[in-house]
Amino acid sequence: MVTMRDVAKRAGVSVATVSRVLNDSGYVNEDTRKTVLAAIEEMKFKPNSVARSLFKKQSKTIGLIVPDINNPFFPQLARAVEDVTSESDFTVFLCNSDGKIDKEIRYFDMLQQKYVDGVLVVSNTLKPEHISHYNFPIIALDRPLDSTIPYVTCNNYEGARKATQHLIECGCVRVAHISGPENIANAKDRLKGYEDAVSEVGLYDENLIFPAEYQIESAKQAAFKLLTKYPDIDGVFAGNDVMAIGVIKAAELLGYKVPEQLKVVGFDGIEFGEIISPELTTVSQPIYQMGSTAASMLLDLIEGRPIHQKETTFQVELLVKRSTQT
Amino acid sequence: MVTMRDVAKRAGVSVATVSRVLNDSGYVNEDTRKTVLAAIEEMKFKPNSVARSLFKKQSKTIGLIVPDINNPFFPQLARAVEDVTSESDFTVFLCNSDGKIDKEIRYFDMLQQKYVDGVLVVSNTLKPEHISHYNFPIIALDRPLDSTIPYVTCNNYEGARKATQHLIECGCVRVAHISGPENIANAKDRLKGYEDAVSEVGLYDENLIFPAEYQIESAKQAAFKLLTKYPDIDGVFAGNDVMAIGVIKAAELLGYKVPEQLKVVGFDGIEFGEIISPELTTVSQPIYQMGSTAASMLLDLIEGRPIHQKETTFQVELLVKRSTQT
DNA sequence: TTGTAAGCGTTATCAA
DNA sequence: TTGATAACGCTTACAA
Repeated sequence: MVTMRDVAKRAGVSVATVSRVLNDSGYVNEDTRKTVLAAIEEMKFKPNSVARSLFKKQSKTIGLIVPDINNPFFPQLARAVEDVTSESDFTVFLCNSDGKIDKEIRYFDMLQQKYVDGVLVVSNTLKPEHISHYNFPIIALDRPLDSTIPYVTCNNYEGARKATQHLIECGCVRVAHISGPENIANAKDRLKGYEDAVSEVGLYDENLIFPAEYQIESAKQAAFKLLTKYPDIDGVFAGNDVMAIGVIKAAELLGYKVPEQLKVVGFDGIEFGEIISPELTTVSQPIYQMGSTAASMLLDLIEGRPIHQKETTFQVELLVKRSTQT
Repeated sequence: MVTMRDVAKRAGVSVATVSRVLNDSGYVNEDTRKTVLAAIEEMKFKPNSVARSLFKKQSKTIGLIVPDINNPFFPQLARAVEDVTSESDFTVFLCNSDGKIDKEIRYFDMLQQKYVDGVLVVSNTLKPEHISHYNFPIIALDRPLDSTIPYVTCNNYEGARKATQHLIECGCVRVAHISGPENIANAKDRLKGYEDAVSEVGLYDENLIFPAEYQIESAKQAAFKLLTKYPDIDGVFAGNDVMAIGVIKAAELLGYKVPEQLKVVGFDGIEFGEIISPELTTVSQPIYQMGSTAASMLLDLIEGRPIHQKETTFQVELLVKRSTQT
């Protein structure tokens, strides 16, 4: 590996001078500048970021902790984050926590040891006391952690209301909700939105609420049980798109026609909502934008720029497709 | 930040001793060991990986370069890679190249500067001359780069043959192929597999081959044109699952019933093949296993272990679902 | 069994 | 305008 020392020797100057031309810092004679640049070019010298990090105490690197990159929604987020940060020459460490707090903490520690300049995290479990001692900025994505940690999220409550109201407007009178895991904040907000919407029109029935995981299979089973027990259900608001797919599968299995006999709405607006048949009515979040916004905020924090607002809540949009249209 | 120096002072020893207990290297008296350990614990000392990297010239870090994490298939691969490497305390840099060679090279340079210990890359364009000068092991994933670079892939040719033969066995006599981009090696192999299978039974017709991108929309348009021009097509083998979805959408638009009038087969076995309706018959690759195998090989190479074989080609499996069953 | 000190490849301070 | 040189926090000969 060719180092600054080698370049300096070749150019007949000191390492300090090479460093100066490399960083455009301090005075350097135009001629020697050229000589040095030439040497750098000839030797294909690339400065060693590790050495630089050690000195500067920052690494042009950030961490992105998500529950599972494999879960649709997160790839889009990850892509947005990488797009924005790579623009400023940052690299992204990808970490899958499976939503487990011990893994999250392990990653935080590893990232700190690697001198990351900041971390973006999607977590339900982390509390300020777990992370307040880290000496780099942290932004929560998708799910707020706490009022002290800046976050970017979307209006889950409002989206859930809209989704439920839409079902009601479509004529549904027995509207069920397959809800996401109770310990996930956004699932709670969506549940609340659903509850308020059905209550307002006197359609609330606690039997029609059934919790499941954010996964196809889990939602499918939940929907199967629920539909078997209450065959008069005519609309389902699912905790997210993946769950909505599970609901549709269960409905098919039980011989329901979607949307004729059962209308289904999802949440998230993942790209693959469109590929299922019938296409899924959903509450769409601006996923890419959430990722890019969070990434920009993090860069601002890292580079000491003032940040406009600590909390950003994006509005969601009801996307009506076939799964609710008769 | 607390450093070894601080710990050493607290424990009343030298930094060398602290380093020794930290790395279990060299002799160290049991008592002083305990003292040091206690000090580490009390001060919550975490060694600085950057300093360590600088000295050791390795960083416990690898790079993963994919065209686009957003594209299904890659998240599963990424997850596998992260699972395996994190087991050995490695962290993964995620890089999206969009399949562009200049981005790939930029990432390689950045990764080298960051002292990564190795790189896993999915690329069609990279040639040995682009990467032979990097001083870390490289493994090609999904798409072989060249015989000098170890790779992990699957049997695309055989899979395509099986898929096509399956369509023929289902009674299709006009079997088309919407092929992936010609510059992607696996697309070429799949095309070849298709050609051989149709030729063998005298069903080859070059008009029924239509290239498109590995994307829904592109495949949809291609299929639309092809089906309009040759309405007697009764089977389509698509270049991958995402394309197969596009084909199904085009078919729906044109009023074809799948699978009754038109049978469709995909390739990849992405998780979401199951969510579309009709469920997609596909050639399934062991995606997770390919990722984990490549990651293990890379770790072997990094840690100087002998590697069993430079090339690994996984067998694929035809998964028959609704989209070809009448 | 332990400590001293050189070195990993940079940056930045201070003289020259 | 340039060059020595001391950091950055760690590892590892080598000496003690």
